[in-house]
Amino acid sequence: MAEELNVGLLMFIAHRAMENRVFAAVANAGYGDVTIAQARLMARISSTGSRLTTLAESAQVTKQTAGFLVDQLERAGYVERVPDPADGRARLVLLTDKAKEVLPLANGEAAAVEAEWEKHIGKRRMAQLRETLTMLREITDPYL
Amino acid sequence: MAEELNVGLLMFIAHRAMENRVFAAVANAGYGDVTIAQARLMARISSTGSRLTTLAESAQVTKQTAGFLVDQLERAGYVERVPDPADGRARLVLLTDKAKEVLPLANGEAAAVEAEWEKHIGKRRMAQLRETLTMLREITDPYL
DNA sequence: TACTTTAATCAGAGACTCTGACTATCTCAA
DNA sequence: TTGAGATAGTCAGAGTCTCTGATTAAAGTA
Repeated sequence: MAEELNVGLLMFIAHRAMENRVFAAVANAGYGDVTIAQARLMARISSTGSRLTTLAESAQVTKQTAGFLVDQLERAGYVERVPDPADGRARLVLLTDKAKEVLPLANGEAAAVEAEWEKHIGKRRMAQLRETLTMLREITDPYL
Repeated sequence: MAEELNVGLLMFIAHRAMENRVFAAVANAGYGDVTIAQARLMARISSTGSRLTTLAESAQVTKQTAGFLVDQLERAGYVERVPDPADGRARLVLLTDKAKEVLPLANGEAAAVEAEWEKHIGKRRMAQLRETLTMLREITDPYL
């Protein structure tokens, strides 16, 4: 069944496999209360704290959605909100120690998956893939 | 901000951009009643008809979810269900003429996006990208 | 100071997905 | 041929994610 899927779809397949693996590893390590949507947002929180609006923009969701997800992350102990000293309207979302345990774990699994991929396609192709995807990001990432 | 995102995340960014473009083109052409989830499923329906279970498996959702989406596609006139002559339990989901108008349109926009990408990264990199992603599919697509 | 913009929240609704339970039909082995 | 188990699909209920619209509070600006 060697159909000619478009490149976007092929990316979807690989990305989903990666996400499932990382999600499973995180859940398996005892952090089973984080959902994929929450994790996607959490991954974008800066180590020095992020505003909700920034988070929403970079994750490409509305600020209401971002607020909803941060509420849950806060309740689960992964983030906390503090007043933004630079702006009385804003609050900074900060990662807690608990989050700082999970994130390396998730990154580690992602690296492991990448290593498996590299084993399958070879070092050269993997390097080209990363280079090409980074170039594509320049024209496909509305945030950066 | 040249962070080192993992390859899975980079794919997510590009894929989402592609999906948004295709979705917008379809909506713009007057087919604004199809959602992304419905479209993802519809794209997997074989021209000779597909069973719900097959569809669910290939889209990686439960058969209940697939059934829910097919219900909506049926109500909107994009698919119809007929008895499967080969199995009394099963029904075949068939694309209607309306669906056969939309799908080329969606594929056309996807091709247009790919052409833009190729213009940005070059013909050689585009060919390599497709080749590499196809190889990755071998180990990341649980369906095929 | 008055007007406009921005950050965040509240309220309500719709869409997507899942688990569990069930019926009808098919397959296969005794 | 018949009975047990597997498979295709549906119904019911719940949780999660996402959106639009309206509101409040604080900044920025003329």
